[in-house]
Amino acid sequence: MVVARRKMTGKKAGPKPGKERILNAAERLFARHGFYGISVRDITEEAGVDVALVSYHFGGKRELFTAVFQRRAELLNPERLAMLEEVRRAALPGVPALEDIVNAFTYPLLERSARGGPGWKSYFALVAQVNNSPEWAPVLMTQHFDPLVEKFIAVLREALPGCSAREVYWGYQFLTGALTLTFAETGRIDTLSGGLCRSSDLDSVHERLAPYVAAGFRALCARANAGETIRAKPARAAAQRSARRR
Amino acid sequence: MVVARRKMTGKKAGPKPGKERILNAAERLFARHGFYGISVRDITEEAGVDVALVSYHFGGKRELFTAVFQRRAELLNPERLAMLEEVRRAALPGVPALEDIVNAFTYPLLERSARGGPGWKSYFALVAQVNNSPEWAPVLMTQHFDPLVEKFIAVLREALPGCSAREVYWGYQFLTGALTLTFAETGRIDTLSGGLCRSSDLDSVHERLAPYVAAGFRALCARANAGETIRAKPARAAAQRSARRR
DNA sequence: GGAAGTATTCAACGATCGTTGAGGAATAGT
DNA sequence: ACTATTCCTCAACGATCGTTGAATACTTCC
Repeated sequence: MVVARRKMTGKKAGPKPGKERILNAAERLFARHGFYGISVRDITEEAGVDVALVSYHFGGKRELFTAVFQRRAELLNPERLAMLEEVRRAALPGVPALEDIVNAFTYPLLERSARGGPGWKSYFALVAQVNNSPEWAPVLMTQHFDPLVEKFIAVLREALPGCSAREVYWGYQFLTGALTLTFAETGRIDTLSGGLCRSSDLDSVHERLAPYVAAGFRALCARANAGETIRAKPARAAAQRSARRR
Repeated sequence: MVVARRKMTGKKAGPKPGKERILNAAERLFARHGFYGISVRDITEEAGVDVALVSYHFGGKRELFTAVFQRRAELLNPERLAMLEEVRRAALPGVPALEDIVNAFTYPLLERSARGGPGWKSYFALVAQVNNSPEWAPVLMTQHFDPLVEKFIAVLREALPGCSAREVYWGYQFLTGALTLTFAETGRIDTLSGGLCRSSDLDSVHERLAPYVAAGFRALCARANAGETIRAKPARAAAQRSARRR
């Protein structure tokens, strides 16, 4: 009997080795229900392998989770870095436009989530949940994405001369928030807009996110610089009135 | 012996009735570790009450979760709606500024998260996780916040005459993403900025979010209207340049 | 002060959790 | 052909999960 390398156990089987099948199943299920919302049996059943294989291949459930998270991060970050460098080089001897920097940050992600297959889509939904989790973000996001983010922020600062670092960091935080909610694809904007917008329409997001964020950055810098020259309003006033024209 | 209304069982006890103690404990723990990451025993131990009280008061763990979610939503939304109406009325016979609309949307939330006590802080961290969860957002967010959001979007459309509804919806999505990531307070911007910015500094967010988002809205409308009159390539150029790589 | 109703305790249920160890099957090296 | 190694199956462990029913304590009402 040389007919099949893998023994058929009645469950759905595939050509890939068990380790990768587990990673794919875990990716899909963790993205939907989170780390604690999925059992290792859920994963191994979907993957069509035995329960014990999770401990064998990864050491445990927690290690599987981090393996899922870093698998595609390692593929992603070199490309994003290369795109940043290219944008930077193309603008020499000047500095790149804000839109192009933001685009280099978001495009490799949006493109893969849109057309990279269901695995990539699940992955970014997982990143969205991790990024908004006080439990996981400080470990996973910081570890796998912060080195890259620092490089992007450095270039953003070049493109925003005379703008304080604080404004750039806050502007980046707003960018990440908008981006990760997009990745979550909860379908909320679909019902809200009555079908006019679709969460899965990442091309629409790609067209709009860069101009939106770039304009936001410029507004932050303008506000900060204006408040620096004329120290009229202590910025507390805006909270209290909150009404009336600008 | 009339010394104490509540029988002391050795655990930490408080003056409040058990139902509210459970809600507060659940709020804090769910916000940190999510629905599945916390057991009812974790909650009742922190609350200092018996395990069975969760089923008795709420019917089950799931119902407790939704009760936690909607408790403060009911307090929040009337105030936000009132603030929206006030902004609208103060601008008559014109339309309110974008900054003021965004402020009415975010201020009641940011203010309570900053100075409303630890309960409110936990609550918004919970909302942040729910909003980015494909499992929970379609049920909880839609149910408790969408009626209010529709009213805000209607006013936003008034303040953006000549802007298509699609642009307003996408702009709102980016706003919500930035806002919810702020509520998560994962501390990521703290380490990223080397302590220059702090996740817990919601006053800084409050100063910056409205100008950022308002500028983003205007950029979206300008882009859409420009693309309508001259069907040129400006938004495509960035994507095309990106596609050349790989 | 007794009855009614609400709030809480206690012990325990079956189900599911993540992990483990012993062993079988396929593969590669020599 | 024998051995070593890798990959996987099977059965089972103790722990923890959410929930429940019966019994107890407290409050309220008459």
